[in-house]
Amino acid sequence: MLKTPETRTDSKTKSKVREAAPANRILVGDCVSLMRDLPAGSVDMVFADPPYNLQLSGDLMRPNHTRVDGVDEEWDRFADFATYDRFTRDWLGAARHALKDDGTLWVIGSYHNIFRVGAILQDLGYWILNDIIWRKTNPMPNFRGKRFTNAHETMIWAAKSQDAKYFFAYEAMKNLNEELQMRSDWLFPLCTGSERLRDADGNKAHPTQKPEALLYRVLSSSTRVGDTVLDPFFGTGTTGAVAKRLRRNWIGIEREKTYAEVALSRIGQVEPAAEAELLEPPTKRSQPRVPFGWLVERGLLQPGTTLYDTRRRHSARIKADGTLVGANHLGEHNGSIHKVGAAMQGLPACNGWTFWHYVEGGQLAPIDMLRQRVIAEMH
Amino acid sequence: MLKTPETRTDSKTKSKVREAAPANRILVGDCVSLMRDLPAGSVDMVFADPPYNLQLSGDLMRPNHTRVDGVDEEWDRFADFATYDRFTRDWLGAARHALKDDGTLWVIGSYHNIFRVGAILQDLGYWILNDIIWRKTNPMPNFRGKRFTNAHETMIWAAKSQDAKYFFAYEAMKNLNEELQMRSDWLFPLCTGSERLRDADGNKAHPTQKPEALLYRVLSSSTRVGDTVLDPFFGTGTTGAVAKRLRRNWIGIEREKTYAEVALSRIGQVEPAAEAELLEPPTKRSQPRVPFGWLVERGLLQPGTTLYDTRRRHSARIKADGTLVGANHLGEHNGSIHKVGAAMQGLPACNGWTFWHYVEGGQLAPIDMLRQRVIAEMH
DNA sequence: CCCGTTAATGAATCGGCAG
DNA sequence: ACTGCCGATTCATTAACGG
Repeated sequence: MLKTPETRTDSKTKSKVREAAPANRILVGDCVSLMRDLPAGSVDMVFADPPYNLQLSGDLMRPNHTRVDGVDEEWDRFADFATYDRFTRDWLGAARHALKDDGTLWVIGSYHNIFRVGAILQDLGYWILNDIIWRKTNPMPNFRGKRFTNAHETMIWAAKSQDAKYFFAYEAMKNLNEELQMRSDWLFPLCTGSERLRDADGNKAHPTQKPEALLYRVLSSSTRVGDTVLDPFFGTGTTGAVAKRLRRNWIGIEREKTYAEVALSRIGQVEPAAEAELLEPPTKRSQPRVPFGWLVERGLLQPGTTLYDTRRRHSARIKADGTLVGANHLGEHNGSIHKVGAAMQGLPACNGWTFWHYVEGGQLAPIDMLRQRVIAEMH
Repeated sequence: MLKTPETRTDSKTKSKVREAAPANRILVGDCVSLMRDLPAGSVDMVFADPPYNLQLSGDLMRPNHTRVDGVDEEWDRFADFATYDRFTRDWLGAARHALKDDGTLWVIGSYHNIFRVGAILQDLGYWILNDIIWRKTNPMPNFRGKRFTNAHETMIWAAKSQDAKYFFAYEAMKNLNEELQMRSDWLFPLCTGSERLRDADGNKAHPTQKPEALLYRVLSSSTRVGDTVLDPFFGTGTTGAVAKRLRRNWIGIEREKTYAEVALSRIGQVEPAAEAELLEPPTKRSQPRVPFGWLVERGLLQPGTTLYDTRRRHSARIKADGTLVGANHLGEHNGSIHKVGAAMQGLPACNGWTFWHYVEGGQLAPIDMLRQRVIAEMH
């Protein structure tokens, strides 16, 4: 086991008492057995960049590299895919063991292997959340002019099961995209230039090093500060480097000791980003719940005050218990800000916080402004 | 069997003497048995848009409480993955029978089904040439904010075997793309507006009608004038309409008679293009949009870095999600580079790209310089 | 007829918590 | 496990409407 300088074994303080995974380490060896040795349900996310179909790289071809003719060919082909499928089932199963029930899995691949990976992970019970396209700004051209330029790779993002409560940093993703929802197609350049790790002779340290920007978006979309990320095909440690930068814990598994050594030295040079609060913008959903009645209790709104919608088409009065009463052609409506807002509009539901407004200096202001004031006082 | 006005049974003049498929017809019925009944090796290309097996459960409501009109047809319901896989193996096998040895297969799908389709077609001996991403300019948003906006669909383009001599219109594709090799990611809008077929009540004639532009590129990339294209899930006949326009022969198979009737009438109105017009003029590329967050992801700016205006009267710090945080006498401001720039100056609006500067070698440089660098990478 | 505003809609696997 | 309620959530485009 290789250790980083800043080795930590922070016992995570989550609700369930579980054994923590050994964080910020590289484990050298076979990822299937090493993942099975990790405590069950101990990591928040798995990012995997598995080898492509070995049939293509020749590893699964016959030793003499001959191709079989005729009837035998189909069997041979089946055998190759079957071997790759078995390998895929094994590591996806082991990852499932290490992954928390509410954790998520990312896998990246190309058309050579991604269809097999996707089908198998569905068979194992993973629930696909998105497939994400990494569009390359600078792909390798198709030199022979026989196909379209293969200008993308595919990632699958999946939860452990259909009803898992996975984490998605919706607001952070939206902020990264200038207030528009982040889409399933991402544009990044290949890993080249100074980011690309090379040995003393100038040769690539690893043939398929991924760009850090890609991992930056993956990790910030689906993990929180302090979470643990497991990468079973660690290579030269892009996942670990970005995890450290974003103040996530990481576990890398790598079979080749040479890669692991490069990765360890690389990660040692990474500086974690500025203060944690810069990394974790408060999401609306994680804010404390403030019932409307609290505003009345605190005197921010008086019983008897009239509330309006933005166009003053609807109005309702505040009762002392924090409910509203309003009337339209359908009759009188009593209840929560949400229920009355919905009833007045004839809709099945309504967010009363943004629908109802109070009058301040002749202007209408949403009652949500008052809630924000209360939330600010709670810190 | 439904017949078009211009019914033809041109005996194809290819090298091998083979029975020709009955072209420019819609066959109503089960595609598996009908494809098996076609002469073996009689079609040049298969384009298939099979059911996606969406597995939708309850209703999805938009934020304004209207209901999303999703796919709820009987033909998209399968008991489980095994049933869907059996169905997929059956139709892919039958298509293989009808397809010429040097013909190619196209299948379109989403993450719900495309991994299973891809794995099965590999198992059957098809050889994947490309996976093609249809990027949608106007996808439906993710209304609940729980995932990335699903903004693309995937097509697989495959030859019948590894050593097949398939056809690829390399030059035509390059011409369509301003003299650059055509890439594997294609950008098209959804089929809406006047192109979308509707019944007398204004309802969609088919829930999943594909845009003609998509088929235009598919057909011109991998068929020649006079070739025969088979679509086993014909629906309302987009494949037939574009094939006729491009002077290709077509065979449609459709189970629902209603769809077939709509398709036949639609195709009857199509005028074949003049020989000279068979290639569309290059489409103009629009200037790419680069959100500020991309600079942070790509490491051009670090979280925690301070930005200034030209005179250093204002400053703000970068957060990991690409927003800024700054403070003045009015309080703290959070948000996009534009929003915070405006708030710091007390102005209604501000172009953050030119307002904010970063420090490089003691000098201030506008962040727009970094954006230009990213745009340059995108061509 | 033009312009500004409002409404409609697209292959969608789209809660969470208290009680 | 089930029920009920709180309350969070949308982009690009076209068509319809209103003045």
